[in-house]
Amino acid sequence: MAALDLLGRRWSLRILWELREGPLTFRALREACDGVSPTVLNGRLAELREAALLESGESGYELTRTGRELGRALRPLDAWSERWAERLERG
Amino acid sequence: MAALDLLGRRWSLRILWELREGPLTFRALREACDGVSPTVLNGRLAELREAALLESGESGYELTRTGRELGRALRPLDAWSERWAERLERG
DNA sequence: CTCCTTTGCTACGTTTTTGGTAGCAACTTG
DNA sequence: CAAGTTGCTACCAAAAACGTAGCAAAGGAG
Repeated sequence: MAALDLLGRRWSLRILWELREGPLTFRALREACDGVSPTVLNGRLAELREAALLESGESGYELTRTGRELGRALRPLDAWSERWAERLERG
Repeated sequence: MAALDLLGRRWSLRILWELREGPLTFRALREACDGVSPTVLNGRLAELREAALLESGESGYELTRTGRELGRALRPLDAWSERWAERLERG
């Protein structure tokens, strides 16, 4: 339930999503997220860091093992969303 | 990506979650979601209805087929969150 | 060293979203 | 009829997000 609360905040899911393929710097991550305001980005990063989902490493922010596991748990969502998009387009 | 935007709004995931076991009335759904304000709940319901994830039926709000599919896609997240909670507790 | 760039990040004022309470109109029940 | 329940809107206060500017630190180039 706490997970739903954490992930149900704006940009949380998106940030994790953007980091799925590897580390990104603060600024790169910002651009990837449609230019979120640094205030919010920093806030989310703090929360996600506290939740041990990501950490600040050598080459920017990157997912922890737990974070990558979450990414894997989110894969079905990816597949679902594609089917969903198709249906919406057709009406 | 639109999916992340829709689901990354406050209460969206929670609402879908609460409906996973069957229909709930507006007021019951409100209580289930820690007493969200009706303003927000109604807004989310409108969005989710437009996204064809739920609909207002005989015995309250209930998931559509697509909504239930999303619920299934979210199952791994459930399993993950339990492991995650355990780890956080242990430090 | 100085100059320039890039980094992570904070300040701050505006806009948007959410929260909370009250309550209405429609419907059922007795 | 009165009394209860339903979905939902109005209203205002609080919180969150946005957007822009800019700072301090770190690195490289000349």
